[in-house]
Amino acid sequence: MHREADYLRIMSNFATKIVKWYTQHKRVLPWRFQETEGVNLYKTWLSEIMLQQTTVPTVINYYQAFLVKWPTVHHLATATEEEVLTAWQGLGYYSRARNLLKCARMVVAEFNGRFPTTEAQLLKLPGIGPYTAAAILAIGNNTKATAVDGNVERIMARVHAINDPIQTAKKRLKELAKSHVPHHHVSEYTQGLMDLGTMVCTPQNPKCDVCPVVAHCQAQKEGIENQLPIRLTKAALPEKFTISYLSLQDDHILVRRRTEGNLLKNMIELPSVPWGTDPVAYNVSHTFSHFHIRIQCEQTATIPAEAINGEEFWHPLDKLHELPLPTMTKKVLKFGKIHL
DNA sequence: GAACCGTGGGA
DNA sequence: TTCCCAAGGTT
Repeated sequence: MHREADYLRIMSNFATKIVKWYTQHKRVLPWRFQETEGVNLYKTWLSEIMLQQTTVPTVINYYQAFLVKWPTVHHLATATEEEVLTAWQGLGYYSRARNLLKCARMVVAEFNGRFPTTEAQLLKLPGIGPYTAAAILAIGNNTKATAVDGNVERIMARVHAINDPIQTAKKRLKELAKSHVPHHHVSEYTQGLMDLGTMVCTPQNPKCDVCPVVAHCQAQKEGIENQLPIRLTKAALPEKFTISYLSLQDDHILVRRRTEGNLLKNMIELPSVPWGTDPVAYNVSHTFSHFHIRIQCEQTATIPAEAINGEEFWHPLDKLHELPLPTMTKKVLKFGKIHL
């Protein structure tokens, strides 16, 4: 009986096919190093933070702009949160930007500007969780680690025909992912899985006809690849309502910083009444991760007291671009025909 | 463990 | 328009 040996050979084949496919179809991305560049965990870290829940096309411009502005972790550590949030505006999930700065300062203060190279140390840094810690080591340092993101979960669920909802199967999916990680070419393998998930093993209508590991895929064998992974359907997003006031005076605009709570924390908005459930006749609409905000934008010189919270300040109209403006605020400004 | 935390693109 | 979803982490 050679069952164990066969198992190892099959697992090895899987990784070998992923690495081969990756090298043949490798996309040029700004955070993918050339052979001559060497290891730069700052760049790997920056790209991985930006790529959390965010697509490659969206990230590319932000990534390059950040590197121009802050070429090293030492440069970034000297930035202000205001500067980092402004550079991050439009990317979303702004706690990433706030943690990015905290992390840069910790790496400089505690590690002399060199990112640690163990998962345990990386996990202690703000904004770095299980996926990112493993990804930094695997992709950036070619260290054997198991980076499990949505792509990897989907690929494992299909290859092994996991019928349980993805939320309840996470532990099993991570074990399966770990069993496939090769001892060599870990970086290429890890990036290859990401690319496979993005370009071939897509959420809908996976392109099994061009998949390098279709021979390993149990879901494809059973013809259920398009039904996996199982996702629980979520309820429709609730609505919240507010009235925002656009007030101009002497080429200045009245704005305010959001200091309460974590939503758009330390970002800029217009003076507004507290967000509630009473519908308004809205002219601007925006969707956050867990609710819609419907905004009635009014252009006025007199703002009701309930729309003022003490964080307001007048700001020059021609310097709005220096403020960290979330998309919600930009939509309201656009409605008021105020261009940045 | 479940809720919170953005945004833009594609179907 | 609406819904889905993407290289997750924190609380």
